[in-house]
Amino acid sequence: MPPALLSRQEVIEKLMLVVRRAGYDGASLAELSKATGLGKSSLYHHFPDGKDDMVRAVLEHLESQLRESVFTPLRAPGPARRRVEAMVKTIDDYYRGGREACVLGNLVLGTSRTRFRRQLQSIFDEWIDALAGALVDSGMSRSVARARAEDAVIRIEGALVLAGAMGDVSLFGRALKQLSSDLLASSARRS
Amino acid sequence: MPPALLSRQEVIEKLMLVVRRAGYDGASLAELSKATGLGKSSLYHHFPDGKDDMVRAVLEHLESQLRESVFTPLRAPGPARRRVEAMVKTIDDYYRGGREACVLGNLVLGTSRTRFRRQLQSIFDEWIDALAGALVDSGMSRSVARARAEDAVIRIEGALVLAGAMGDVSLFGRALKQLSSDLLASSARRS
DNA sequence: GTCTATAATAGGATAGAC
DNA sequence: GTCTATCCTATTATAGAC
Repeated sequence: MPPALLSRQEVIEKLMLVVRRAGYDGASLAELSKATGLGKSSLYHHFPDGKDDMVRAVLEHLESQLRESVFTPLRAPGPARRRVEAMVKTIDDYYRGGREACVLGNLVLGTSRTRFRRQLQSIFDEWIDALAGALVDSGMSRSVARARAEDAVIRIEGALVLAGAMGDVSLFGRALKQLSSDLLASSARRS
Repeated sequence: MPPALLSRQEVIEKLMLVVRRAGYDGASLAELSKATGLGKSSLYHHFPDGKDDMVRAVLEHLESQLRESVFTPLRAPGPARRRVEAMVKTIDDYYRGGREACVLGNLVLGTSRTRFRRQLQSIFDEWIDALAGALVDSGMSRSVARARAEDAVIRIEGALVLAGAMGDVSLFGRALKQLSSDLLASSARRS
């Protein structure tokens, strides 16, 4: 889309907005077309396999976005506590305090459950791994860190589901706050 | 569907199986028809508003199922620990150790995000309320109990998303085990 | 209450001009 | 690279016979 229009990245970001709201099954070509400002034929020019290609591109884009804004900062030097808090803040912003649904969650549900598994696995794996690394840096054993990291991602996804179901914004904020404190809690048991 | 066929409840249970696998957007009338053994016209006879009516019925049915197998047992007399453990067991069975998706989660995602909000709210509210009640019985303050109950439901939904994404059955079992122990942990902080 | 048949529409996908 | 036009199939929904 070179002349005077959106760059590929910009197109993919528009596609992502639709996917995160409607999921794979609910995202129609008509809507994807409207969101990007490209005709259906143009979309097929860039994504020959149709919706599947588009969603794959969305996931690739999301992965590099997350790598830049979440995974890499989690692995950077500095106090582990600050890294974890930065992650929570980034997540809160990205999902606008729970008002927006999760691209990943939306692709796990519905008929696309297994269709993008490789990419979904890879993203969740890297997320858990990066977070566990930060927790290890804070002095935790590798196994505790891993369990807590997994639990954290679970709670983020779950909180997005519940916040969406309840239409309750405060719930997401509360869950993230709790998460933040639990993640770095000394060692015994969390409230 | 009286003569020699499925009862209304049985029909609704068949519908629920489709909805829990495909969600609202991914569940076609053709598939719902096949799953119930009823022609499309028959489905419209029983559910004049089409898919919306069917899903509403599914949620009503699920609510009374949950009331019977989860909420009421949570409120029954007896040791709180046993009640909570029974809930976890029931959930584990229902989702076949994380192999099955969640009806509720599936209806929160996709384009049906707000369409069934009242019913979804009501179910989640009652769940959290019943669980918090059991925790209060175990000696917790009302506010701690409420927070833990909310967190528990969040973790169950999140674990179902992650288990689905990863195709990893062990993850769900681990999450439930952790949940079970965290829910009733003394008072300080959880591992 | 169930079926067959059919309508009406939306969805995914392609051809070919520019 | 984009568009208009078109095709085909799936999908929702209804009519009317039994």
